[in-house]
Amino acid sequence: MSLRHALLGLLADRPHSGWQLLKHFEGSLAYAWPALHSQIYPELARLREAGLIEQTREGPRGAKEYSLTATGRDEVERWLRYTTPARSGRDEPLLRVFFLWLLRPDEAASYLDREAAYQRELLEELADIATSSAPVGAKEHAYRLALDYGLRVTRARLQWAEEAARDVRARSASATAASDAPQAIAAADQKRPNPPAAPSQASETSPR
Amino acid sequence: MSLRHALLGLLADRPHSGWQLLKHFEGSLAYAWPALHSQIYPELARLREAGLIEQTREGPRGAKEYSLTATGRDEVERWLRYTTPARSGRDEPLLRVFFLWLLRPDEAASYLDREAAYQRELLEELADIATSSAPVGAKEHAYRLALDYGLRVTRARLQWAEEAARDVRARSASATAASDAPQAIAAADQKRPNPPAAPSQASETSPR
DNA sequence: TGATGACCAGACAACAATGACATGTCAAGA
DNA sequence: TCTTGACATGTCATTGTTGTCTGGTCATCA
Repeated sequence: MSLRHALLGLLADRPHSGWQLLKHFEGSLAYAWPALHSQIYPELARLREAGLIEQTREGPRGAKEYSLTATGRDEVERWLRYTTPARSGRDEPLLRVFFLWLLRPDEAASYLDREAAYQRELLEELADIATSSAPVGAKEHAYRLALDYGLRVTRARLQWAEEAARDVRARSASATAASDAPQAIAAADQKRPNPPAAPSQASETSPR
Repeated sequence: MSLRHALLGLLADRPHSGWQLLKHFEGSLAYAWPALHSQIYPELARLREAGLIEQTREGPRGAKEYSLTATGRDEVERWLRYTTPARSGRDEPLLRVFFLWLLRPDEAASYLDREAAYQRELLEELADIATSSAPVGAKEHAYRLALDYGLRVTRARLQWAEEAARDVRARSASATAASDAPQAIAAADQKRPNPPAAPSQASETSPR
């Protein structure tokens, strides 16, 4: 469970209230491990019961300030030193690529365009952050490393999407030139060429 | 729910038994959306009840062959055309980077070395797949795009990890040169410099 | 004074994912 | 004949995650 250790890691820096911790998860940590308050509060309670953290103060609005205990500190370090990170490899945009052949080439290309647009926006967002912060201590340096990671991976994804869109369009064009049929490379059975009506701006899954 | 649509997407190609579908999730799809049989079988039952798929044949060992219905086909296409992919952004290796400052620089650098080693291995694995397959139809082309994505992103991660490790070591060296203290850039409080004993080869989270 | 909005903490229902348990078929080779 | 291993399908308990609902505090501003 990574949320547990993320919480401990944040508390290793300095004491935080649940709400302050939440803000971290809405900020920079959202890129690495998003979490809602409905997950954070119960987890803090469990952490407390396990003796890894303790409530050190009571703030203004019933805010509870938690600090790391010695056991908690040991646990974060143990986590970082001796355990291997899990790689879920769960990537919905990539999953869709496997099924892009179900669409007409122009539709597939436009999916890739949208993907490129998203990565472009994200890249700008990260670049903005990069210009506004300067590393001084070890903590800031770690944040900078994380940011660099985001920058590099996002650039890679963007370049891929742009190239993939070009590629799909090129294939489509050459196939059209080679045969009579207008869209011969799409799905094997072309019995249902007209798409069903688009539902009113469905997103179904969180956009962003 | 992406598993649902991944299943429909696979069945859009040709009929499959639950077992055959499982094999896809253990193969190429594992990079994009891993799933266990304990998730797949119940989902197939739900899909069937919803009329998106139907059982078309009974195979040798009680194997059930499912095919996509017209409704199911509409649903995959709707998914691909009109919905936006979710970006969970859940990345444990990255999460750890945020807390690397809790370790001594040499420990942090060795974490990054391990990360680089992993990406290097993955890169080789993907490169192997790339040499052994050749795109012909639209489906193979889509697979090739997915592979390209993996190649690019993995290379980006590898380069990042290598550079980050160098960076951490460089910082550590320059800091040591500038001051008397041997490891001055590590955690703010150096009260507990000796790490707790390593538990017997703990992995805690799935390695690989 | 009253309303708004940010701050703060929690409960709860619904669903997704994991890992273990359980059961059985069939082919190949010892 | 027996054993092994791949094929094949399911259930179940537990845990993780999401989204929603509830309830309260405190400062600011109209």
